[in-house]
This record gives sequence, C-alpha cells and structure tokens, in this order.
Amino acid sequence: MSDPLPTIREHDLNGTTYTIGELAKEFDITTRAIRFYEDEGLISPVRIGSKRLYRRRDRARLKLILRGKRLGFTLAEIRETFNLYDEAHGEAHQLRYYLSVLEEKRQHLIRQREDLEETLRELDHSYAHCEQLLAQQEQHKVKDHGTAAASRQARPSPAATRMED
Amino acid sequence: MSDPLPTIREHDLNGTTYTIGELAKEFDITTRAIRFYEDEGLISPVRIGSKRLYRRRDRARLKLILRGKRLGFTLAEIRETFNLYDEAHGEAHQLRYYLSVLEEKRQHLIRQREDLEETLRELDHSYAHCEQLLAQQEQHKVKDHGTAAASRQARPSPAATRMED
DNA sequence: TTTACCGTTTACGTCCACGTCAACTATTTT
DNA sequence: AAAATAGTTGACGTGGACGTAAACGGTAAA
Repeated sequence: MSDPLPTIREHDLNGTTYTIGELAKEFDITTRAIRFYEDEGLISPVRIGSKRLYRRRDRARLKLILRGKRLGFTLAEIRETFNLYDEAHGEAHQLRYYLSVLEEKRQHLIRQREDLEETLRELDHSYAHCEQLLAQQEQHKVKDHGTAAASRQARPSPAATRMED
Repeated sequence: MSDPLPTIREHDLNGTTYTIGELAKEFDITTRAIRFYEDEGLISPVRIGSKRLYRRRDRARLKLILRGKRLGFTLAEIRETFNLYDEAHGEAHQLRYYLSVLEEKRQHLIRQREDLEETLRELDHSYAHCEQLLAQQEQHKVKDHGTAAASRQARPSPAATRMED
C-alpha cells in the first residue's frame, strides 16, 4: 500500500507557498486570470497532483505582471521581459542586447512619466480653478444673503477656455 | 447662380484649422482612429460639406486623448472626463462633484507614478548589475588573455535571484 | 455519508480599439 | 480628359485579456 497523497498544505518545498485562491484574494484578481497568465507562459507554478502550487518566485512575478499591466504593458511585453531576464545571465552579447532593451524600456517609462506629470499639473490647475469658482459663489451668496438665483447663470470664466490650447 | 462652394482651405473660421489627414500625420495615427474617436463622442469637428474640419479645440482634445491612452485610460474614461469638464461650469454641486472626481483621478495617477518610479528603480538596478557582469567578463578576458572559454559558463551571481522576492 | 468548498479543463462569449476592405465623391495635378 | 490624391460612410474582421458556464474530482466539516 502506498502512502496517502499528502494534501497541498503539507507540502512546503522549503519556502512559503500559496494556493491559487490565496493569490487571487491577495491581489484581488480571479483565479481565471492567474491560470490565463500561466497559459500565456508568464508563470509556472509547481503541480501537486493536479493542483497548482505557487512559490515566492511565482508570487513575485504575479506582482510584476499586475504592475506592468497598470502601466499599460501587454502580457506579451511582460513575458518578453521575463524571458530576457531569464536568459541574460550567460554570454556577453546577450547581456549587451539586454542592456539595449532596458534602455528602450527606460525611454518608454520616462516618456510616460512626463505624460503623468503633465496630467497631474493640469489636474491641479483644474482643481484650483474649480475651488476658486466655488469660493466666488460663496461670496455672492453672502452679498445677496438669500437671493442665490443671481449667480446661477455663471459668466464663463477666463480659465474656462483652457482646454482649447 | 450660387457661388461655388469654398474649398476646405478657404475656410478659416477665425482660427487655425486642420484637415483629418494633417492631424493624422502630425500625431502619427490613422484617419480611421480619428473618425473612431468622433464616433465615440470624443471629438466634434465642424463639417464643410461632407468633410471634417478640425479646430484648435479639437486638436487639443486629440492630444489629450492620446496622452490619456498612453497612461492606460480607456476611451470611455476619457470621454467622461471631457463631459465632466464641459458641464462643470454651472452649479455648485456640480463643481463639488467634479472636485471629487478630480481627487479620485489624482489618487489613480499618484499610484501609477509610484508604480512607475518603482519600475524605473528596478530597471536601474538591473542595468547596473548587467554592466557589472560585463565588466567582470572583461576582467577575465584580460587575465586569461585569449582563453575566453573559461568564463562562458558563468556562475549564478548573487543578484540573479532578485526576481524571486 | 452528504454537503460544501476549493480546484481542474475545455469551450465559447465579450468588450475594446481600432484595421481592413469596398464603393463612392470631390478636388487637384498632369 | 484621365489619373492621382484625399476624403466619405458602412460593414466586417481582429487581437488582447479575460468572463462565464459546464462538467467534473478531491478534501474537510457536519
């Protein structure tokens, strides 16, 4: 008689491990998504019987996948990054190629950062302008103390044309 | 007899104008994309006969659309932003709502900026580590002066496990 | 033992952001 | 007049990233 199959929890594989459900909960994604990433070659969990068991490395990659997605990278791009990383520990010309890819990626990210800063600046302007409008309306309310209808049809403010630049 | 229809270029509408092709070239997108943005309610060019004529405002919006896309926003989100902006110049409660949406957006962008900075940091580390590996290989080449085969099978470097965290 | 949960695979559906014809018109150039 | 160029409206196709449903297996608690 063979030993009974150990449950997934009794496996340790010297290190922390996770079930698919745990990871799904932790990162607030569906198990379907996690399996999909595996189909796309982005993660390779160990199998215990038919079940997937995720190790620290898998969790780290999942994190990178999600961050990459938030930055707008496609799964294919993320996979490429992983593959490159995995293969770049050998020959010099591989390392050089890896360097060039990193440089490209940096350009992309820096462009994106500029877009982001610019958007944040404009957002701040809108925010300030909006608060100013509100403050003016308060002023009028105080002056008119009650006849608020006067300020309903607000004149177009100078800053209202900002989007036309 | 009626005057002949003025050509699209003779129209000025007091201000700079653009044809669809000009904008497509300037922003390096297809005319199909521009028309699609119109179908989705993001731009509203003037019509001269059957042709579209784009004004400064349209061009500005196109710019915003593309920047939004680079930051990963969907067209629906961008449209919402535009609509909100257009309608936020009236009542106080609209202004307040607009403020809350802006605040949300700011949160999103700041989170994204953190992702971005973190990615840039890791990228810099990879870059540095990569250069260091290359430098080591150069060292060996000098020592062995010629018998480069010795360093082909590089031992796994300590930093090679970084992705496992 | 039955019920309740994970977990698995396979297959098809969906939404988004366009690309790709096709068939046509209007203007400009040769 | 003919050809090239730029524009127009449909309609259908596509690739990416999953969602959803079906049908099933294993383990854990009641």
